[in-house]
Amino acid sequence: MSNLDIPSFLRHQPLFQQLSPEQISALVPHTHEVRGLKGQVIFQKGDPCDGMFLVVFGRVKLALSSAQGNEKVMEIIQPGQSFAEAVMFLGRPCPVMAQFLEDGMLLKVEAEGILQAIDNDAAFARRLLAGLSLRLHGLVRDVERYSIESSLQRVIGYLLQHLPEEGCDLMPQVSLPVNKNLIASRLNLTPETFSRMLHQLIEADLIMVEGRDITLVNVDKLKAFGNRE
Amino acid sequence: MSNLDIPSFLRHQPLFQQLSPEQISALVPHTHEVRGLKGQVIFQKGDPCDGMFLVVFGRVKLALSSAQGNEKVMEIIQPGQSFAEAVMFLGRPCPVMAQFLEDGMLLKVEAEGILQAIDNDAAFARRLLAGLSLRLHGLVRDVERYSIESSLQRVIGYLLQHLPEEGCDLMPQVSLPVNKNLIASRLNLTPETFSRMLHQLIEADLIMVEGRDITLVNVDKLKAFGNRE
DNA sequence: CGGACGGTTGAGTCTCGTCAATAAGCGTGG
DNA sequence: CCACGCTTATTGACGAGACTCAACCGTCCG
Repeated sequence: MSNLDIPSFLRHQPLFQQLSPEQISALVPHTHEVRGLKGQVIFQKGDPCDGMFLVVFGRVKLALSSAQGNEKVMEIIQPGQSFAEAVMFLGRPCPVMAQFLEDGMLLKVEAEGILQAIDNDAAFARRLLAGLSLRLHGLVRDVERYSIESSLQRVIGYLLQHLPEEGCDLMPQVSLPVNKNLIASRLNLTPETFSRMLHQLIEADLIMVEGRDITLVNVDKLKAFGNRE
Repeated sequence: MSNLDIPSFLRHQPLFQQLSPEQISALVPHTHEVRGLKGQVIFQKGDPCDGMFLVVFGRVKLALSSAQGNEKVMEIIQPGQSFAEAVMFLGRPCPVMAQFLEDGMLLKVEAEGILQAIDNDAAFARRLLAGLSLRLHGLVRDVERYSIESSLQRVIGYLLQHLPEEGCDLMPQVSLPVNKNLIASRLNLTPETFSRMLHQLIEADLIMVEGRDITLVNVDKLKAFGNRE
């Protein structure tokens, strides 16, 4: 199990990459590795949380769970992304739980280090603000989805949002990053409904599905399909 | 129509109150009044937006609208609160629309002024970050409500969240800040469903309703009611 | 008075979740 | 190699929760 070069990892994060070497060094004492196995819980809903996390490798899910025990995935965090910044600033209990989806490793940067970096570098503060703003927009989008879109529209929306870069590709393909149960939960659907919606799109000749690979046969028709069906 | 003393208003906002007089003065040239009548739209979903807004008086709603034309209230902004900070940092189109609920007045602070204040005062940046974090938590809470709570639970949750300060009051009263249609939309319910849920709580002797004033007869039972019914 | 608005109530409908059965994929171990 | 258990995915039958549509009522206001 190799040790990570923390300064060089931090330097390559979008959030930190414009900090001076001294500022990075100042961050290091507030940073430590967190390793975990698949399924391991990083923090529970309600836990206090005094730092933010950067994913080095492995994926992490953020989820809510209801009193009835069922669970809803809020976000799937990929390597290179971060989470829990907002909790850190408030010193409040976490509103969600975080769990490793596979064996992985995180860096935890304690609030003190971040606050210090804010004081030393206004540009850092701006990036942090931009990052939070982006997350906020994502949540607004989620609220929009859950409140005014049908399940079919949510599935279509997901597919369109996860198109590969070159938008003008003729028959673009989307690969689900995790299993369908998780995607369904992320879209606030049961696995059954998700399966049925995909099937509906298949029957309309709009997509083709092979395991986790979904080919969009006709992007324009797909965009239009949700609106009147 | 009296003119507002902008510096003194800014100084009394939580966000700005710890800025020095010089910093406040620096903000003033980037600030201007926005007055509007009831129903007037401040910005539409999709509009560019290069500043944040402070509500001086009058209330404002933030809402989404679907392709089918129906509209969903995301937030009701009271005097003293602010909105659109997050859009400002991203320079993206607004994800929601904003509209006066009654005749009112806002202050718009342009992005440039805010960015400048961030550069001059790290504590300001921190407050801004805390403000955004708070909003983020609110949205997480909303997602939770919309995705795993039933309509009855959402109504109960709303009532409990809007209790007056003294928590130990025997029969606390909640006054709806706006009409029931808007509250229903905020809770992602139709007015009909909202009415029915209230009625259900009345029949269970948990609340009493008189117009917009709702008396919580038994807070503890109310908390428990959503879970098994 | 007439109309607009806000709110309530009833009847019918539909979307989506629940429950159950089945199948396919996969690693393990005999 | 196959049997097995486990997870993942699909499909069908059914039911419940919430929306839609419509009628109705009270109040406010011109």
